Amino acid sequence: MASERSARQRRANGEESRRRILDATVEIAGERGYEGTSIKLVSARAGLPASSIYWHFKDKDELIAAVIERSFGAWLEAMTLPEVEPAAVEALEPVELARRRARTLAAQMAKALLDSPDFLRLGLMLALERRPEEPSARTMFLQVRHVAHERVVHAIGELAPDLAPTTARRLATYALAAADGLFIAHEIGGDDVDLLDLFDMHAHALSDTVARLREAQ
Amino acid sequence: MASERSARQRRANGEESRRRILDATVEIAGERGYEGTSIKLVSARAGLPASSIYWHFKDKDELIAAVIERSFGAWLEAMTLPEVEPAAVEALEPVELARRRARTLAAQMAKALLDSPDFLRLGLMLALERRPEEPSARTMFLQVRHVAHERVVHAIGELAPDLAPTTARRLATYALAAADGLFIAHEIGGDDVDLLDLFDMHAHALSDTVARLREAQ
DNA sequence: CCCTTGCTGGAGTGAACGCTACAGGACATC
DNA sequence: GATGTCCTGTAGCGTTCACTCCAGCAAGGG
Repeated sequence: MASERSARQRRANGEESRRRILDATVEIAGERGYEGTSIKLVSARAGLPASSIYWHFKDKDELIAAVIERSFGAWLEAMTLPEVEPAAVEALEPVELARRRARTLAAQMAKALLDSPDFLRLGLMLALERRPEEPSARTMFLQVRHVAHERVVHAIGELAPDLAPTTARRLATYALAAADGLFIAHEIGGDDVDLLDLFDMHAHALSDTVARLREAQ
Repeated sequence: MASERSARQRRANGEESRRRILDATVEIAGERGYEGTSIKLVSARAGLPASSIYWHFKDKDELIAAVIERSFGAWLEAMTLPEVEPAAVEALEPVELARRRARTLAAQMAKALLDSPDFLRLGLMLALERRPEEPSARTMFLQVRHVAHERVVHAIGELAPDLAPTTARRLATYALAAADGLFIAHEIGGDDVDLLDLFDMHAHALSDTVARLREAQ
């Protein structure tokens, strides 16, 4: 490129800087975890000095918590059961319709994970850590996860209303946990692991499990 | 306690010290990840000076890799399909027998995880990290995981010999990934999450999936 | 035109980091 | 009891860490 990004920005721009810092942080923290995220690295990738980071955020703890907070909404949105066209409702048996909706939801989640894996990668690293003084980012991620769990419980209640509430909760725990595992498998295996295929298999497995649990009760 | 652990050990004892260092490291690294594991912390928990650590291990990288290496065997052992009493072989249909064996294997894995969670917790943290210079511990864990994956493929081949090889591989990936996820769910949720129950549900889900895949092909 | 506000730039703090150097104690072998 | 090996204990190396201080600059409002 001939035109260097002109000299320096011509006016102080806090909002833009804050965004750049958070972008840099989510990348680095998603690659190296909490301890591995150094202010110097973030500052270098954001193209801003350390003092700017400390102007926007109280300390490292708050910085990483802010990263989780920012992705909160987008992440939960992917966990919402999508509506279905009325034609399908009429054409299919309820059980078959539920399976189809579960598969759609699974595909939606898989795509969200492929799209921005940094958030969950960081979240899971934080969740696995057990240091004496818990980082606020970990607390925050666990809260997000709790809300996600409630959402899955709700989705199961909608797709399989005849399931006992405690059974639905167990199934939701299983569903969410397996999704985490599939994500990790894809992180490890790269493109050798077909995340969409695995999530589809997962949706089927859950539907099969509902059928089995239904018979059992 | 009146009797202080007497003064200091009376003879140099390398093997014992090495074990103490590795014990301390697996605990700390399992709690705080790679970067969070400082030599000073390990030295304090092992009750030995830093120089002893560096006498036994070349550097931090080798130390953490040694932790993974030591747990290698025990971990793979838990992933071995247990034999089954001949009486059961005769009494049950093949499909029902396969389900029972899968449940036994799942219970065995769940118990191994409850028994010593540090290894997998550390391994998963390492696996999620993506720093430019990969720690040898990560490479080593991925190798262990690869062997584990092969074992699951083999177990599926034994329990469901009619499944196409590629299908068996996909299923093995799914099985192992979900197991990781369930472990994490238990790490997060503590005793609110019944790991044995979830693994049993997983064994059923896999058996159901085999049935479905069998029909599909 | 000055003054406040919002943000950047650079220099630097003490503490913690991984790691090393080296003297010396405990034991085995002779 | 001398000698060599194994391991411990102390001190400290250079580097990086999170974080601070403060001068200075571009806008907006008076």
